[in-house]
Parts: sequence; structure tokens; C-alpha cells
Amino acid sequence: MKLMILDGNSIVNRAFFGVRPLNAPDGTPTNAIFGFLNILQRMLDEQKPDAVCVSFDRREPTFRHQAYDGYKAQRKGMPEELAAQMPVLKETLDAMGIHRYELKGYEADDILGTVSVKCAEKGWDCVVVTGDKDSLQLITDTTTVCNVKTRMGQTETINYTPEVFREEYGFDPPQMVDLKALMGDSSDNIPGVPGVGEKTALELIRKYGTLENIYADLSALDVKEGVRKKLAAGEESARMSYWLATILKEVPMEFDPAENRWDHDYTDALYPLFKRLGFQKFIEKWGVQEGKITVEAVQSKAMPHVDVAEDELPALLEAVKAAPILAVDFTDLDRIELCDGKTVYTASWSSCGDGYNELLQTVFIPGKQKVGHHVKELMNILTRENLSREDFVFDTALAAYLLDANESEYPLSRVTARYLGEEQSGTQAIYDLYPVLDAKLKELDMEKLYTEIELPLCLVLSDMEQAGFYVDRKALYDFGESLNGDIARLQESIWQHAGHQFNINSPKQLGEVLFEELMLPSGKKTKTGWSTNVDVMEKLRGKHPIVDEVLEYRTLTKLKSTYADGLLKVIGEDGRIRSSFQMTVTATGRLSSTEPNLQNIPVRKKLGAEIRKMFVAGPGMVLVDADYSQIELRLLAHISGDEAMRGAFLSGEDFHTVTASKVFNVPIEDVTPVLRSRAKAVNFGIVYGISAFSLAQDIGVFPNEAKAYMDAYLDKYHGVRDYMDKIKAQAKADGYVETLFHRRRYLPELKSSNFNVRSFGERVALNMPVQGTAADVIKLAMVNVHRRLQEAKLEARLILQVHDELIVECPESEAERVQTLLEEEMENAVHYSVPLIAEAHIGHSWAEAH
DNA sequence: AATCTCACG
DNA sequence: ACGTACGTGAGATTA
Repeated sequence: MKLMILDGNSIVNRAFFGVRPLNAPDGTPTNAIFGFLNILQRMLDEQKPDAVCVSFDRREPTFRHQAYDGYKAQRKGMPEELAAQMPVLKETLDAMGIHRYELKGYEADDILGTVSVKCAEKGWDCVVVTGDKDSLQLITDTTTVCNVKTRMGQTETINYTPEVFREEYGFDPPQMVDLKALMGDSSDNIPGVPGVGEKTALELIRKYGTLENIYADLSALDVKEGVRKKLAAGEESARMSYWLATILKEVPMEFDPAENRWDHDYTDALYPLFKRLGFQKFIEKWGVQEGKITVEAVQSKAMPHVDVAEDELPALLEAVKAAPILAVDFTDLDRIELCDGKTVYTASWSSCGDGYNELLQTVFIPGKQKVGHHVKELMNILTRENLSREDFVFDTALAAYLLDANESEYPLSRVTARYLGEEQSGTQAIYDLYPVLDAKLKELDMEKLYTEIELPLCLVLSDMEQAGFYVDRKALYDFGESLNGDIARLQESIWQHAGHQFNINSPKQLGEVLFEELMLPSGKKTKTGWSTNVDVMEKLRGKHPIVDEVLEYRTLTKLKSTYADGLLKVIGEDGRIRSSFQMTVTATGRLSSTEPNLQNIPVRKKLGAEIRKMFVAGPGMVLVDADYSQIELRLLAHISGDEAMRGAFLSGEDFHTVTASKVFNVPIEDVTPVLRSRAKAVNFGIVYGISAFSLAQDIGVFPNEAKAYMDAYLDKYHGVRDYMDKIKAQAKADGYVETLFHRRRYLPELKSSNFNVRSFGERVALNMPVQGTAADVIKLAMVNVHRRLQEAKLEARLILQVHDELIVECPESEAERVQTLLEEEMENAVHYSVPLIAEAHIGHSWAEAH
């Protein structure tokens, strides 16, 4: 049995700030109620509890906080629009037959704590649904905490079990109290230890476990002297904070989970209430007028779980050999979980002994078909143990990404909740998901995209991640050091101009200096102060010597902190930097690169490009760097079918020059550099769905002039204009757009009542098919390049992709062969009505080869 | 945790 | 009349 309790105030707050303003026909604001019900519905779907209730705060300060002198009783009052909705929300819950619990003198958290304990006493599981992190300390084997976030009307949830919590924080849930006692919590007025922030506190708790351990003997701690001093000075505050941060679990209240059973019943009052509030959506969705709320439940039968012991291994090996397909999961190879569709097996090194190795060899062998979740990560683990990465025939995370690329993450819990109707975990979930997701991929025509591009790419990326990029550490260090002098000099001079010292890195302080103290003109653009970004600063050039210096200071400190210092930190012992390539992040289908990001290494400015000289080939090797020439514009020409644009590419002339000649009506040979660069800006702008205003901003002309350029452009390339109209209409009709490989992106923005959000949706509708198809094409080329390098038994390895560029590292002897191979595979990945051109260059450094 | 800024395609 | 280019990730500051 499972009870779900919602932290009413926290959820209603999230709903209020996360949902755009809505009103009932009579003018009552309703957005918080609407959002609350959406979250409630979602949680009911995901958690399928047997009982439900909601806790609320009373507004009065609680006795614990009154007892503590330093506590200032004035909590921030609710906005009026929210306060007005509270009684109506409570009315709605009553009409639904959901119990509310509020208790004078206690916080909602204390009610949550007490309820979770009472559930445990009665043998019930408990799910606490809340929008903040205070209740994480309540997590136990029977109590989970579901954290809800709402952004732009989208609700995201994270379900914290003890394991999930440990994974994220590195200690056990009860130690959350110890953590807060050290770091404090400004939103709860918990002071913590002055001077100790999140980082220090986390480190201390991970190392010493509890506050008691830390204060048992301060002198024994392995910490900096400063930290020890702060801890000593803040002991009293820490102990007070510990008390404040502890959620009570024994508040005086009667509570029996069984009395909160709820089977989607409601009283007669709900229908008129929803009518009054204008909640037509809920009336329909919940079938309110018919007298019952229907929620479909997909129950899949649980398979038996077996913890395999040594003497059971032979039977397991038989089962593995007999299974046509296996679901597998593991985070390291000490322990592995398998599902053959009948049974879930857990086997580990410690429980199985020597036979365990044989098990691994039987599972990870070519020919043995496997399904996994985030297969590329599994492959990385297998590589370290020299096990076969072949015959992963399905990746449930990757499939879920293709089915809807707008999710931020694809944890198994979320994917099962969405496609199996209930939250599940483990390999049975993976096993059950496979046929469901596979059918959906076929339904959306994504089979080729999936089996020929995305899935094989897992192995390619796994190889690239293992390979890494060699970096000249010494040169990078020297470069970083060489910046120090100039940075210090600029800082001095900037302070001189300002007449005082300040933090130049702080936009706030810099804004004050520039626009209030130095009274520089038209300090426009604000949001939470003055904008001080490059666009604004560029316009101030020449008005005051400080402007140029700040811009240069920014350039240098960026190079120093992000690139010199940042990259030095992640160079491995073998001198190589290993990035991770994310396959399930972008909405368009591109890859992304993290920890570190190697897709934004400087190149556009001279000094920044120095960094690329330090990315070099390993000893005895060279780099071959190949990039597509204007792939997005070529694809636009193909997709739109515009004859003039295709002709321009087929002519072999420089495309921006041809465009300039058309737009400005001059012969090709009369196109000046200025005209060409303006035409180039228009070309890029078109791909992004630009407005005349922004184009004007970009190239520095008046908006009406920019408008004239765009009109001329769309007249000369009228197929592009037709395409823009067509794709927008189609996107509105279908609710999504897709690439030539049927990669899909849903556009909920197009339905927004907000003009800006809607316009954004239209621009995306134009851009995604082009950017996304380019992503498809280079991914296909990568798979082909990888295969050919392997077939030819070359030592050459792909080491990096930067959206339209591939980098291979190989022995000098292979360089020319690789150069040809790269160009061939990139140009012939697809054959469209416009040729794709790729050029490869050889060099010892990235700078040289690019 | 959110915001600002800036690096890349 | 609105507000002003698509897609990313990271570091520093602020609250």
C-alpha cells in the first residue's frame, strides 16, 4: 500500500510561478490551482498511490522559530493573486475528497515527517511530493521524496529513493540535516556556520559524516586552517542550525493512512466548481460530469528476482545462452543485472566467485543480442574490462530521445512512466520497454535513423571518448601564465579610470561604474540591471578609454579561466583530454560535448586561436581535419528546392558573393567585401528565421534597409520564401517538424498564447529541419568513416566532431589515405540535389590542420 | 539556483 | 503592439 502526500504550499508556489496567468470567467486568478491540479494528476499517473492527502502551512510563525531570537518572523507574504487562490484550491481538494492537513504552530515539513513515520508504522510506503529540497532528509527505504519543478508550463519530477539520493549527494539522507547545519539555508533562515558554504559543507559531510564527528575533535580534521577557525567560531550557530533544520516526526496529530484512501472519487461539488473556474480541460479529461474519474493503469506482471549464488551460476549460464535477447544493466562490472523476459537475475563478483567472469564472457560476446539504457555508457565500461561491445540491438534511452527530443533527461523512471504507464526500474523495465519503443519508432518512420545512424553511433562515440585529444600541457600552461601580466595591467588601468577598485567580473558593479559613475551614454538594455555585454560595449567604443580595456580584460580572463586553467585541470596522465559526447541532449539532433566542452574551443579571434595550437597529434601522429563547406545552406537549397540557390551552389562560385550580387543587384565582379559580408549575414539570418530588426542590429544598418535586403533575398530565392510559409503551416497543422531522416521535434510553442513564445516556435520550425538534417548527415558520415577505418585496418581514429567538422588522428604514413577517405565519406554520406563538399587538411596541430 | 557573459557551429 | 537569430556548455557572480 502506498500513500502520497503533497507539500501543499510548496507545490502551489511552484504552480503559481511556473504557469502563465490564467483567469476564471469571473476574473478570479486560477493559474496556481490549474498548475496544482496538473501536478497532482501527473503524480497520480506516475505514482499510482492507494491513498492521497495534502499538507498546508499556517501562515503564523512556528514555535521553533519563535524560540530562536535571530529568526525574523516576517516571511515573505504571498502575492495577492496567489493568496486569492488558496481558499478555492482547498475547496477543490475538498470536492475531490482529498484530505488536507494543517496544524497551527507546525510547518508543513513537520506534518510530512510525521505522516511518513505513521505510514511506516502501519506498513505503508509513503511518497512525499514537494517543490523544494527540505524534505530530502525524510527519505528511507519506505519513504521516497518526489521533487517537482515547473518551467515554462512543463513539469519535471525527480524521484528520490535512498539510492538516488546517495548517488547525487554522496551520503545518506539523514545527513542532510548535518549538511544544512553547516551550510545554512537562507530561504529557511537557518544561519549555518558563517563562512562555510555549500562546497566546504559537502566536503566535510562526505568526509566525516555528521556534525557530531566534526565537532568531536576539530583539531583532528584534515582541513585548511581558515575552515577550522570558522568551524570553531560557529559551533553554537551550527548546533542551533541543526535543531532548526531537523524536521519533526512526532507532531500531535491523528493520522491513519487507510483513512486517506482515494480512488478518483469526488463529491457533487466538483462539476459546478470546475465550470465556475473555466476548467473545461479537467472536466473532459477526468470525465467529471459522468460521475467517475478514469485513469488508465497499465499493470505489467512482475517477474521473479533472483540473486544468483555461486552454485546457481550454471543454470544462469544456460538461461543466458538460451535467451534470444537479454536486457542488461550495470554501473560497474562488479555487479550486473540481467533480464531474459522470464526472470530478473542479479549476479556479482562477490556472490558468484570465479564463475562470474565466465558469465560476463557469455553475455558480452559477439552474437549475443542485448538491450540497454544509455548503451554508449555501458560500452565505455565494457571497454575498460576488454569485453565485447557488439550486438547491442536496442537502447531504450536513445529511443525515448528520438521519440521526443524535448525532454531534458531520460531516466528509466521517466521513460517507463511515459510509455508503460507506471514508473518502473531495473532490467525488467528495459526489457518491457523495448517492444513498445521499437513499435513507436517504426510508427514515426524512424527505423532507418535509429538502426543506421543513432545506434551504431554509440560505438563510434565510445571509441572517441576513450581516444581523447592530446594536448601540449606545457604550452597551454605557459600561455595561461603569459596572460597574467596583461590581465593585471588592464585591471589596474580600469580601476584607475573608475577611480576605485571593484570586481570587473561582476556585471552589476561594472554597470554601476560605466553608466552611473562615468555616465556613459545610452546604457540601455536592462533586465536586472545594466547590460554590459559585447554588443552594448561595442557601441560605447571611443567614448571612454575604459571601454576597450574592459573588452580586452574580458577576452583575456575568459581565455585564462575557461580555456587555459579549465583545460589544464582535465588533462589526463597520458596527456590527453577526454570529453563526453552527449547523444540525448539537443532538440535538433546535434551532439553536445561536456566535461570539458571541446566544441567551443576558440578559433574566431587571433589570440583565442592560439589555444588550438596546443591541441596536437600524439607522438609520431598527425591530425586530419575535414569540414563541410556551408552544409546548412546547401541543405536549405535542397530542402526548399529553390532553383536559384541550387544554381548558385552548382556554379561553383563563392555562395555569399553570388547572394550579394543578387540581393544588391550588382555584377559578381563588383561585389565588395562589405557587400559580401552583409549577404553572408543575411544567409545565416535566413537559416535562423531572423527578423529585419535583428539583421539590422547585426550588420549595422537601419531596420528598413535590412528589410529591403531580406525582401530582395526572398524575391531572388523565392523557393526559400515558399518553404518558409509551407513549413510554418505544416508545423502548425502537425505540431512538429522533421528532418530528411524523420528526426522529429515537437513544437508546443506554436500553440502558445504568448506572441514571443509563438514566434520562437516559428523560427525553430524553419531552423530545425536544416540544422537537424546537417546533424543527421554528419552522424551518418561518422558511422561510415569509423567502419571504413576499421575495415582498412588503419590505426587512424576519429577523435572529435564539431558539428560540421571531423578530426582524425593517425600515423603520418596514413595521413593522405585518411584525408581522401574522410572527404569521400563526408561528401557521399547522402546524395541530394545539391552536392555536399568537404575539405580535409593535414597538420600537427588543430590550428594547422583546420 | 539563477543570471550574465561568452566560447563554438 | 509585442521584442527581436538557431543550437550548445562553462565560469563567475549574486542572492
